[in-house]
Amino acid sequence: MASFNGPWSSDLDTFKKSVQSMPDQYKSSFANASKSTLEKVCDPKVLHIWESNSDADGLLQLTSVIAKLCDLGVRKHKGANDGDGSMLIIAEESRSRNGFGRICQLVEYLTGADGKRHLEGTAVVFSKIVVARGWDNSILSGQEEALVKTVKRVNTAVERVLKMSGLKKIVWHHGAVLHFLLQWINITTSSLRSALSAITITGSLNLTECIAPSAAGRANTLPDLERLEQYAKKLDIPVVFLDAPSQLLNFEYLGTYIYYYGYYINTFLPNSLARSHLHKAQDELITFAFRLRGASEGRYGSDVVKMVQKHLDANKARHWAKMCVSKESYEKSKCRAAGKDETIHHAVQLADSPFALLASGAGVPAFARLSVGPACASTQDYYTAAPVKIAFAKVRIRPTSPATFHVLIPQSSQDLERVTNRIQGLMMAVLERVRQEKGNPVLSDTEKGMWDAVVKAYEWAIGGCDESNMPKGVAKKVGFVKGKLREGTWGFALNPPKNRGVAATTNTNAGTAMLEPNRTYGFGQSTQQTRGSHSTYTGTQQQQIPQHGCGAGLPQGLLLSPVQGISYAQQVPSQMPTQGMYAGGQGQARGQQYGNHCFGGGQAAVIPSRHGFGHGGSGGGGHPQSMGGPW
DNA sequence: TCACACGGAGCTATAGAGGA
DNA sequence: TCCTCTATAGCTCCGTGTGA
Repeated sequence: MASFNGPWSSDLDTFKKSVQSMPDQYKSSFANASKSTLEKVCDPKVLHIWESNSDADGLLQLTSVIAKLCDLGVRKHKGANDGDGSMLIIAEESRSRNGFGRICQLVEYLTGADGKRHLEGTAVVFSKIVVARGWDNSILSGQEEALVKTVKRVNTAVERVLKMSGLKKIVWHHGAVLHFLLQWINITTSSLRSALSAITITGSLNLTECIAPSAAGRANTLPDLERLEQYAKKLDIPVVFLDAPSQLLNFEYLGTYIYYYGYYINTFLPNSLARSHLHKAQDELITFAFRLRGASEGRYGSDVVKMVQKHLDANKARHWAKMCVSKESYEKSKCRAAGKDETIHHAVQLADSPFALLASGAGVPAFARLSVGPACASTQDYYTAAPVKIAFAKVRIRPTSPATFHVLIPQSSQDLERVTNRIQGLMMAVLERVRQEKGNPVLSDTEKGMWDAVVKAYEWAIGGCDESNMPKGVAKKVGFVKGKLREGTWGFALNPPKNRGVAATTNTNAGTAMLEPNRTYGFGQSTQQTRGSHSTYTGTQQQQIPQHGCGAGLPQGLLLSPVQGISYAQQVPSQMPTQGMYAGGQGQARGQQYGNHCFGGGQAAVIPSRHGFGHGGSGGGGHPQSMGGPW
């Protein structure tokens, strides 16, 4: 294989251009390096270890892997099956959330297997999927004893899963903070260390505008990165950096990638998990509304808290109202900032689908992992694992071979629209798998009661805002949030108009369907940001929530498996969009190879406009994420 | 023999239900 | 609306069993 060193680049676009203009004699080396690395990080015949922070994007990515490993939707028994694949999930410890418990709940929900506690309760085995307590990535020094204990625990878990599965090699998918991985490589056993065949690092870099760490990756020091390179060189294994913006996964909201996110999140996740995201979103929405009210009246701090306490039903809100009843939330600067476009845009998203990520403003980093792992058979069709040398101190990158580091970038045939469509198609395929076993969401009166309280308090707060005291245009924009509360995905799912549809709350009957909620994502016709498949909601394209998925609108009595459903969609493409489903053969996306079946991925989609949100909504790609400083 | 894993017991915090 | 009670989850401790 010919070795080469390309020119240095200071951003990803320049890097891509230098790759495209690479001399012919080096192209095969470059392609071979990429192919070999992608084969390793997607190898289904090795044990994949996933470090996860248990946020919603991470849980959904894990769901996509579990769906493949356990053949959800088409397996014989809803529970442990002999043919299930193995994997190990290392739950990042955190003071603010019970990540271990959250991941255990997800795996139990999806697999249907009874969890058996081991290692003094720090590891739980669900058939062949094991969840182990990991390390708190906010602790980067000290606590040596606890660190060694965690490494030993992970060693034991890995050894047992390898023994149970008969697998020999490991691919370690790590998060943004390298500390624990480096410690593990350093002090684990030599047999486990030599079992490593590849490493991926997710969300550590943000290469789009300059070669810089992401917000989360700033915890890594230059020596950390150099150590990682040294270790990988010694072990002769590739390290692949995965980050969402580099893969053109630029949108901050899961609603961009998951059709009817506010509805189907309740199928993807058990109620106990979805709740925490719902609570956070409701808390943020109320805070937003009362900040505006406070700014409008020139009242701040505990004055505003009193207003919240008076107008938000305490019985419905006592379990989630935290930020909105804290006087620190209503400092003058914070209240005035509520009128900014990006803040209102965030509120629009929450009002439509009130299931906030636990880490705000970080985008969906875990979705960068959707292109690696055992569920990804077609990664090589869309991505390149570019072999690179990264000069972290000089913030430069260049193509090189042989290389230890790689960055996963879309091939030149891919653009924002195609990538977005493909992820939508993939998530729709995963949803179908889960939905086959779990059915449609069953929403209770508790959710409805909480939402009614949110809507009532919001409407009181906004209704009393004096427009003359607000910046020009803010009142109109805020009106879109109000519209979403009642007519967005969530409001619609809880309270469908009685004369147009059937409530989703209790309905599991496959013979009924709801109409399309208001799906405008912006401030109006000229500034819409769209999500999913529809660029605008004109009121003329009445669509139905795919409450019954592929079966909705199909001949009565015809129950489809996911595969059959997609086949049907491909045969009758003109019908599927009206059912709110993605249609094979339509739109830009090619079928996503998933679970041994080629799903017709992608919708007849108009993707969210990068510039569709005034001077840029944070979720619309118009707000570039902070690039951070150089190392 | 020793280290480690397992499983049960008990404590604490929290959520939810029900009654005053 | 507030208070109390109950159930549950999470966690730690400790006795017992097992394998190197």
